[in-house]
This record gives sequence, structure tokens and C-alpha cells, in this order.
Amino acid sequence: MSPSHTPDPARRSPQTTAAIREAALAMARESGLAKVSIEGIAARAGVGKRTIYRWWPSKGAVVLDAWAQRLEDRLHKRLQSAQSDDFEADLKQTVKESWLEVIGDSRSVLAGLIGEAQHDPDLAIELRDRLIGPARDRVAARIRRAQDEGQVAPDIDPYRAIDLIYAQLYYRLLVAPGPHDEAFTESVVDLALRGLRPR
Amino acid sequence: MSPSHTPDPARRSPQTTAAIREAALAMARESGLAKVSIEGIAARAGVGKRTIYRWWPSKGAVVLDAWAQRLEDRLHKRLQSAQSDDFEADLKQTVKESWLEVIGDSRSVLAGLIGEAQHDPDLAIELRDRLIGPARDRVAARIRRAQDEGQVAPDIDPYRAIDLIYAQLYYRLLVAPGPHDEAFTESVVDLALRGLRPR
Amino acid sequence: MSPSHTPDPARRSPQTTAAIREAALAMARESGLAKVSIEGIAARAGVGKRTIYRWWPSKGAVVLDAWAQRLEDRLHKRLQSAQSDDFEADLKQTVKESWLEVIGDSRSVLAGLIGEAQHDPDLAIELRDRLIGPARDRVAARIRRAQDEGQVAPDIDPYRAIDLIYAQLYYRLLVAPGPHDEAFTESVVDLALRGLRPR
Amino acid sequence: MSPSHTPDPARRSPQTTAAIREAALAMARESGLAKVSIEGIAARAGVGKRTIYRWWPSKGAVVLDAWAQRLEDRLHKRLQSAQSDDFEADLKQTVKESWLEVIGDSRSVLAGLIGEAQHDPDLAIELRDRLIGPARDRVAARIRRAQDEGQVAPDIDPYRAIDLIYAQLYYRLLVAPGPHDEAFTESVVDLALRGLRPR
DNA sequence: CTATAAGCGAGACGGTACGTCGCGTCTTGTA
DNA sequence: TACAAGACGCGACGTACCGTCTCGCTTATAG
Repeated sequence: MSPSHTPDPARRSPQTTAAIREAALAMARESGLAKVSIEGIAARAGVGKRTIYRWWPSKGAVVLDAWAQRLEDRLHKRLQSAQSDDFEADLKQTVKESWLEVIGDSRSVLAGLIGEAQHDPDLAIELRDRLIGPARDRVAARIRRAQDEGQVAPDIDPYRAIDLIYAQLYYRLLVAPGPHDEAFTESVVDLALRGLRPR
Repeated sequence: MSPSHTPDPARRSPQTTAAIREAALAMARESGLAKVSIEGIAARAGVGKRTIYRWWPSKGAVVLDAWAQRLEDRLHKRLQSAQSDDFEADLKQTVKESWLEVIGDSRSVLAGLIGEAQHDPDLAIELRDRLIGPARDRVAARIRRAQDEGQVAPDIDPYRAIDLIYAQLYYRLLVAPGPHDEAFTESVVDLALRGLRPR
Repeated sequence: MSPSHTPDPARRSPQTTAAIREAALAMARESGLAKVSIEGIAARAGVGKRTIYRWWPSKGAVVLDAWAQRLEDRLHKRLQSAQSDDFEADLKQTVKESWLEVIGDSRSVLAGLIGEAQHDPDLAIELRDRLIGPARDRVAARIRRAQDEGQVAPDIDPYRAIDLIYAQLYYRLLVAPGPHDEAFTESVVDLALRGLRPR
Repeated sequence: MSPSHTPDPARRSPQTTAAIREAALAMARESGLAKVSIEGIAARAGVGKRTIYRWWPSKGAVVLDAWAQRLEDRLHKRLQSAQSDDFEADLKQTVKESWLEVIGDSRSVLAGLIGEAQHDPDLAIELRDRLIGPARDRVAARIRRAQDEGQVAPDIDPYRAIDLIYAQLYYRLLVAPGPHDEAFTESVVDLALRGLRPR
């Protein structure tokens, strides 16, 4: 009796894994997530479909994995960026970095992934765990410090405060069109801070 | 002088149109937009696929049309709901009505449509024109009045103010999970108003 | 109670009829009967589909009608061609005229019609009544005269004799490829006559 | 170096192939080739349409393949039927066997295939290569022997002689209606032999 | 000399089948 | 046993035509 056939990660081929990730991400950027297919990734990566299904559950998962990994690499290089004592400046800097520089040109990949997550609960969870959650957590710490220092009203849940900021970004990405530039990210923070400051 | 086959709306069969809309909406509610197919709609409505393609460009467009029309019907009955002089109460009432009562149980249909709109620009435009835009416009007028009456800071663009509110709703719908209840909608308005009030 | 709705030929529009025939025949010649469609004929003739269905049961019937009529026109001009006393020469002349000159370049239309007749019994009957039967009857008379004059064995059924000739022509048209030229038609008659002559 | 997707016959599934052939032939016999569809074959054989298109170019090709293979099987069992020294008897026996016994009840399938071949050149070639050509070749050898033995005029091309016989059979099948029985096949050979014998 | 019933153009409609794409599972042979 | 390759059953795609139907319009007798 085969014990549910779980593959052994130790024997996973690193080259193959890399080729699949690269192909998936490239295709998502070039043509949009909707036009990516497992068959397409397999062909482009020179890989059997079986191999993809062995390690990922869906095309969304492949693209997310490929993209998240790249982001994590980039963030590692950046996020030691020492935070100052100016809460507003720090916040603006953080939003600018993460939304404009790190995500930057592949914002449509993110949009596609969130779109797909609307009918793929596993992908939704993966998305939150690998991309959205970590970003929120990073900011939450800075907000708590600002509350301690009296720059943010103490009765506000830090995560609702983050919502107030990120919601605006995602809303523009997914629902209402508009430019994603520095003027916008600053306005986002300004507007949010108006409500967060102690009265 | 018409080069490509534009069908004549005057000859469109009302029963058929209704049957298609009904089937599409029912299926979207039962199984989610992703499991809806033109073929399925056609079968359920007892209609040829050609007839659907003649009048709608995609399954998303059919569902959107069906759903938007139903919302418009419901709103017509409601929106005479006279607005009071209490801006905060009005806002809370409006948000509660539109997000909880009118959209209510088919919020996942909306999520699915927005998801699909991420790779279907025509659908995105249609969505904004029929659903999102009108809702924004309705609120914008009330906000301008509030500015005139000094309840909202005059330097704020009413549409950015609306963003601040709706962004939170859509963010919870699409990106970060959480309950959609009256406590939530009130908190949304409260948080937004903190930043909108004149200082 | 409408009496089965038989259309009244007296009110049939001659221009429309001609346009349909012309379109059908032209399309059959250009692209082969298989690529002809009622919709195509209607579009090309500038005519409603209904009008075609009113007067013909199938596309094969339209093409057959159009083509048979053209043949009949041509034959009317020719067939007074006085027959001589030389049976062999007469036969060769008749075959050459009908198979090479009259049918000539639209032999593939005939092939298409016979092909279609294999699954359309009505068309098969129409074919025999309008094209194949009359040709046979014309030759039968000449054969009987040849029997009277002792040039053909008297124990042979004239129609079997005709079969012997035409079968060769149709066989080459439908089953075994080969040129349709004067050498062939002469050889056809020669070979048949070897068996028909009295011993 | 293969540019377009040529599938590998070694990996072809024998069960699937057999199921498709069986379904195709059964349907052609039951309802006629015209009512056979790839979709229908696929459904009846429990097979994906793709699989049919992978190995055959058209429904005609499937039916021809299925039918020809069955004929070849039957002929293998028969054709060792030792030929006698009586040319006329041999010929009558051969025609009777092939046209009445082997083809027998599925003559309409043959008619349908030839009908379809009128607008499908690939099918026409396949037909000749697998069905018509081999039958002719088998007879040609016997005719040459008859010429050596002086029973057939030496100036006659054996293939034209065969034409003379088979043309009559196909003519009755495709063009002029009539019974296909032993009286007919004998009359066919009799009539042909009248012209083939040396004078 | 209308009026009323056809023929007619146009083409929407419910269908069937087309030939293609991609899914997720499977089998086969190589390293 | 991981992997490349790709055949397989399946479901859906978007298109082509089928034959029936319903619209206005025009045309040509019959009241």
C-alpha cells in the first residue's frame, strides 16, 4: 500500500525547481497570470507537467512561490534600513519602498494573484502567509512604538491602522484605477495619519 | 455601413435575456463565479451559446449584468431613504445599507467579479461604470454637503474621502479576511471620520 | 387551419430565383459543393434564408437545380445534332459531347452531388430524374435502332449496354482517378462495343 | 527536430484504438456515415475527442480505417481460396466473394466513404490505397494468366479490363439503383467477358 | 381602389458539431 | 525514485451552419 505518495523533498532537483520558478514568473510578467498555464510553464522550463504537480498545487501557487521568493530576497537586502525617530517619515519610506520599489513593475502579478485567490482558498492562505501578513507585521511593530511615543492615539488597534493604509493601496490596485507614484503613497499616509494622531 | 455584425437590440428576445441573467446569477451564487461557464448558463437557461455570445462578451459580463440589474432594482426602492442632517449617521446608514443589506449574501459574487476583472479590462470598466462608480457618486454628494456644513475638512477631495471608507470594505473582502457586520461598517466609518473632521 | 402552407409558385420572384441559382452554382464551382452552405448562398445572393428553404429542400437541391438547368439549356442547343448511320461514330460523338463538352469543367460539381446523394435519398432521386435518367434515355433509343440494324447483339438489354459505357465514365470520376479526354471516351466506347457486337 | 507535434505511435493505447474503431464502424452501419460525428464516436467509445484527432484526420478516416481493417482480417482467411483453371468461374467467384460476401451488408458504408471522398482528397487517397487498389491488384494477376492462356485478348490492358467489371458494380452502388445479388454479379462478368475474349 | 395576404430581406433563436486548449492523472523509459 | 515526455479522459472554449421563427416592407391579386 503506497502511503499517500508524498514526495521526498530531499531528492528534489534544485535546477528544475529554479527553471520552473523562472519560467512561471517570466510568463506572468509578460502576459499576465491569466495566460499562464501549467502546460506553458512545463514547456518553457523544459520540464514534465508531473514534476510541477509534484511540488505545487496550482499555477497560482507556482507564480506566488516564484514571486514571493524574489521579493524576500530583495527585502532582505533592504529592510535593515534603520528606522528613524520620525514616525511619519518612516511610514512614508516604508510604504514607498514596499509598494513602489519592491513590488514596482510587477504590481499586475500581485493583482492577478489576488484575483485568483478569490476562487482558490489555498492560494488565498498562501498569499496571506507569505506576502501580506509579513508586510503587516513589519509595520505593526513601528506603529506600536509610535503609540508608546504618543504619536498615534493609544485606543487604536495597530492592525486596523495598517488596514487604513494598505486598504487604500489595494483599493487603487484592484478596484479604482489611478497612478501608483510617490505623490499617491504620501497622500495615503497623510490621510491615514490625520485619523490616527491623538486629538 | 456597419462592417462587423452588430446585432439589433430591438430584435432581442426579452424572455431569453431574462432566462440567461437568471441562470447566470443563480449559478454564480450557488457555486461561485469560477465554476460558471457559458456552456452551463446556456444549458440551464435552455438557450443556444450563440445567443449569449451575441449579447455579452464573457461570462463575467453576463453575471455582472444580471447582478447589477438586480441591485439597481433594489436600490430604486430604497434610495429615496431621506438623508438626515446627521452626517455620521447618514454615512453609517448608507454603508450599512449598501454593503450589508444590498450586497449582503452575494458578496462573493462581487469578489469573483473583481477577481476576474484583474485580467479582463472590459469587465473592469463595466464594473466601475455600473457598480462602483454610481455608489461613489451617491456618497460624494453627501460628503460635499458635509463640507459645506463644516463637518468635514474643506481641503479634502471628496473622492479620496470615499476611498478611505470603501477601501476598507474592499480590502477586507478581497485581501484580509474578517467579518462583514454592523460593528465592522461602523468602525470603518468611525476610523475614516477621525481623519476627515476639521481640526 | 392553415393548409400545410404550400407556397404559391405563381408569386415566386424570378430575379430572386435566378440570384440564388447563380450564387449556388458559382460557389459550388469555386470551392466545391462541400463548402457551399445555405447561409453562404443567402448572403451571396442577397436573399433571406427563408426564401431558399421555401423553394428547395437542401443545398444539394439548389446546386443540382441550378446546374441541371444550365445543362438543359446547353443541350437544347445541341441535341438536334442529327445522328448518322454509323452507330460507333454516333456513340462516340454522344459520349464526347455529353461528358467532355457539356459537363466539362464542372465535373467536380457532379461528383459532389453524387457524393451528397449517398446520404440524401431525395437528392439521389432528383439527380436521376433530372440528369442521369434523361441521358440514358437519349442513348437507349439509338441503341435499339442499332439492334434493329444488326450492329448490336439482340439479346442485350439496351440499359445494361448503356451501363457498360457510363459505368466506366462514372467509375473514373468517382472511384479511380484518370484523365477525362477524348482518348478516354473513345476507349470507353471501343471496349464496350467489343462486347455488344453480335458474334 | 520535429517541428509540428507528431505523436509517437509506440505510446498509442491499443484498447483505446480498438474502442474507437469499433464505435465508429458500429455507428456508420447503424445510421450511415453522414450521421457519424467525431463527438459521437468519442462519447460511444468513452474517449476524449483529442485522442481521436491525434490519430485520425477526419471521421471518414476513422470509419475507413476500422472497416478496412475488418475487411483485411476477413480476406486473410479467405483469399487462399485456390483458383481453378476456369477463368470465367474464377472471376465470378472472386466478384461474388468480394462484392457480395465480404462487403455484403455494409455496402452503404462504402458508398458513404466514396461520397465523402469526393470532397476530401486525403480520404480519397486512403480509400484507393487500402481498399480499391488492393482489390484491383488481386484480380489483375488472374487476368494476366488468362491472357497467357489465350482466354482474354492479349491487346487489352488488364486494368482497363478490371475497370470494365468493377465500374459496373460501383455504378450500381453509387449512381443507378438496383439489386446486388448473384444474378447481377454474374451478369456483370458475362457482359464484360463478351468484350474481353479474343475474337 | 383599397386591404389583405403572400413573398421577401434580415437575422435572432435553440441546437449540434466542429476543432482547440488546458486540466490533472497516468504510463513509459532514462539516469 | 525523480524526472522529461506526452497520451489519456474530460470539460469548456468560441465558431459555423442548421432549420424554424418573427419582424417590417413591398407587391399583386380579390373583395
